[in-house]
Amino acid sequence: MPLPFDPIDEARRNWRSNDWGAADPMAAATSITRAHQVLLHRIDAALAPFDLNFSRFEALALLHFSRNGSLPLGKVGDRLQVHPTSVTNTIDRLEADGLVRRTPHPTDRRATLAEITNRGHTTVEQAAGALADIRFGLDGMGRDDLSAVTTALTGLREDAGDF
Amino acid sequence: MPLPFDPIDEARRNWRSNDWGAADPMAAATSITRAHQVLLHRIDAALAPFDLNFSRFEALALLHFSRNGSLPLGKVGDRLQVHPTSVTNTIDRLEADGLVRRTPHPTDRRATLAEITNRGHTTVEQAAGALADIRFGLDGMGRDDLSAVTTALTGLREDAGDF
DNA sequence: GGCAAATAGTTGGACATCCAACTAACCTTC
DNA sequence: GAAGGTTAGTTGGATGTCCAACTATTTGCC
Repeated sequence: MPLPFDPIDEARRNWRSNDWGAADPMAAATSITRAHQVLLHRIDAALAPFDLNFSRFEALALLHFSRNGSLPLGKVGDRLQVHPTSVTNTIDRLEADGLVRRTPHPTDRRATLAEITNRGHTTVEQAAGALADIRFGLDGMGRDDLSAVTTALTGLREDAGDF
Repeated sequence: MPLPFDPIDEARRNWRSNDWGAADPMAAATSITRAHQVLLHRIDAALAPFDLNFSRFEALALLHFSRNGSLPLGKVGDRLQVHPTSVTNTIDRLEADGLVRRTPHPTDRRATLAEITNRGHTTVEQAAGALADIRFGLDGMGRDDLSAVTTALTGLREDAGDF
């Protein structure tokens, strides 16, 4: 099943020999894409028993750590960097499962708060344990690799305007 | 618009102070997820003028570099690590745009070859140039960051059984 | 030779994401 | 205090991915 060669190395050789340019960026971008694919698959599998996916887990963890256990939907989108429509969808699912509750904003009647329920708190704790158990799907990488990746990607996130 | 702090650093602090465990893997996985999101957006934007997305570009490049300019659909899926149904969809779009042509496999009547057309060759060359122009969306990362990421992620890809 | 098991590809359905457009509420300005 | 612009959230439509099930062919085995 595994290929007898590293497909990204092979692609880089092809780009170089055809003078397509940016062979190293191509290799890095492709590596990130593939890594994301692997991680998402492993993480979603670990979260499936809780009826969560990574997006819903992230939203739930954000509310869990928030001061009042609630945030306006817009703030959730800002922090998770997802589209307002995705927030609606995510909170819909969490609410249907009883992990979150929609509440009117006390002063701004346009806004809606997502408030984590008791079941939400216990579920997110268990789910976090499941993710810790699989090291967030990062098997195959050592401690030094982890920090190298996180550090090297910080510039990209900053360039994208995250913070 | 940008947050006044690094959201991933913040999340790591929360994980640590709540003893959730695996805070560093969490930070790495979240960084990869966010980086992928940024890259995909930038790359797709650069490819939009050619009516390509990253998946279709990858498939086209694979055929471009292949020995005969054609491969069975299954091989395409193996190399790009995508589901057979996604291959069908991807080749459908490429074929509709005249960049690829379906051809019967010469010896195995179950199989179908995807064969790149002349227009496919010229389009993929132009698209590759557009991606090189934006350094595959990796602005914000230096040369050393690129190689650090690619190297650090190799173990993960190997662990996932890629090669 | 012939039948079971494996393989190649497609279809239909579920799900997640984004965009455009919309409603409702707020805020600014005169 | 009313008009115009902005902001919060939802809906409907398009896209892309995966899974389950299906057809057609090939391969393995007796």
